[in-house]
Amino acid sequence: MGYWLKHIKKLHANGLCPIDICMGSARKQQKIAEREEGLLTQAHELVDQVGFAGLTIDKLVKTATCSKGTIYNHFSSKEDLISALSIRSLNIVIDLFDKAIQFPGNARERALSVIFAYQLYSQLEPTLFMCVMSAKTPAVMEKTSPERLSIMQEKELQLTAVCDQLFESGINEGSLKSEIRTVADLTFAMWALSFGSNALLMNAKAAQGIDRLDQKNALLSNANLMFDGMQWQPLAQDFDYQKTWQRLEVFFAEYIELLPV
Amino acid sequence: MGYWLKHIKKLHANGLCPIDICMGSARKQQKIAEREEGLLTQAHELVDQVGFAGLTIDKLVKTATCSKGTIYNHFSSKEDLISALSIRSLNIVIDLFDKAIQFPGNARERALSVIFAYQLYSQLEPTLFMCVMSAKTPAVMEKTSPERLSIMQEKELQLTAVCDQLFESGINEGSLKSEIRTVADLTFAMWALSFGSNALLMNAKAAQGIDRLDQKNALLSNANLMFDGMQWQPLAQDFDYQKTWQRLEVFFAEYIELLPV
DNA sequence: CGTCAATTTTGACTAATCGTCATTTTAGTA
DNA sequence: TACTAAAATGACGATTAGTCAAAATTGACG
Repeated sequence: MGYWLKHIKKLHANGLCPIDICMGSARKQQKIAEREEGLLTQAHELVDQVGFAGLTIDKLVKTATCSKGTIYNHFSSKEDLISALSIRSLNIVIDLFDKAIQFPGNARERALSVIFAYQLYSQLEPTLFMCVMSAKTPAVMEKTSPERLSIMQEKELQLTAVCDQLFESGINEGSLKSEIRTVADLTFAMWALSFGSNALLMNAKAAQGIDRLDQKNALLSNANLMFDGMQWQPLAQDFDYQKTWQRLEVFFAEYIELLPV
Repeated sequence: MGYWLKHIKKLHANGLCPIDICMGSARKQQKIAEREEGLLTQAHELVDQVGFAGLTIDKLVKTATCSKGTIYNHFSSKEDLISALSIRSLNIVIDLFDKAIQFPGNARERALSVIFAYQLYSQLEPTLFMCVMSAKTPAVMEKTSPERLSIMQEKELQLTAVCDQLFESGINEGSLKSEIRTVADLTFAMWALSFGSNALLMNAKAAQGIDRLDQKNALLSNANLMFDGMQWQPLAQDFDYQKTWQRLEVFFAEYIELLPV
């Protein structure tokens, strides 16, 4: 692999602008970074067209303006490409979370906002959501480059940090007791519930097995169960979180408009 | 594909004995069914040896006593084989759940028993657990035969039925109110939490990212949060579920012995 | 501006793997 | 034993992943 690519691709996946690092070949690096973005976009479109099973590097080469060898300069394998898409996916979630925590309301409402954002993302970008599911699969992980694996881990840390922050603000606010469980435990619970709910919903949608569920409110319902279990004030019986959920639809209106009908 | 195989493999995957259906070629069918079991076992071992990414049909042929064509009579693709392993996996879970609901205790304790069993299984059979994760992945689903897909769906229904039953017995027992949420909603919440927790734990173990968590008690902790949120009596503050968790280790002792140290 | 070394791109090539199917073998039946 | 339906075989064609020697590009420097 080329000298610069080794560095650039990691920098870029992190969202850094390589120009800052070395002025010498700034333009070249920029071009390379842009190409990687383009390749990822094309790969995304390709998956939408032919499915994950139908994704091949040769097909990607056909749509791309560069050659196969160059693609392999960016991604060490097909699975590495999936992981790169997963990282792009995580970046989107991070952006959404950044917006979510700015929702005006008490700490528990802001936590709900994050859960709302996560569901929103899973519906806005089903393919990318599937990418992060796939990237958690051993067959993909085993063939993902170590650099990308560690980037993914770092991104996930960023996401859990947001949750940590929420619970801490709940504790500071006085609405949440910190005696029984650590913040890390609470974050794990919230994360597991969100991930599990969205994964199952996504899958159930494909299998037509969720007639028994009110999908739109499943996440709100689950979140209320969990936060009530944490004794996070105000409890669902004392507060209209349904209304919060509706306010969230307004708060995220610009994204909701993009949802497929 | 051979005439009988078409029927047999579905019957067998369902756990039915083909002998019941037609006496004519009973022995032949039995042999075919046994071979499928053998192939699955060998595939499982192969994955343990070379990883999911290294699993190939050719390697399976080498360890098997039959030819490639015969393997393709059983499994329409490599992905179909993964799904077949996933079904085997689900059968194990079903057996464990059958035992779990016999745990002596109140309804909430029995629900805890099911969650315990699920975690036990994810630790006892990490490879098979990964199979069901992989089988939920689009790349695998897209290449799985429709017959097997519907079997998987059916198996999952069986599992949710166990949860439904638990919540209903809680309602009958009087420890759980049924006004706010349907049993289906509660089952979904419990299922999402269990699946999400185990999936994340499994992944985190690989990524060494759970130093911040007491892994052994994470599931108990999460379950308590959720069941408390359901107002399922007795609440965690009024009952020593830690003790129940320990009793469960005794109840499942024969399986726990098998856990890797 | 031309030269040169360092870097990147290219796509033909190899190796590996999937999945098929014409042929052979087996099992059951009369 | 002869006959037939079903199943097993493995050589084969097709597809795909991933490589690498050679060509092209870049940018630095005299």
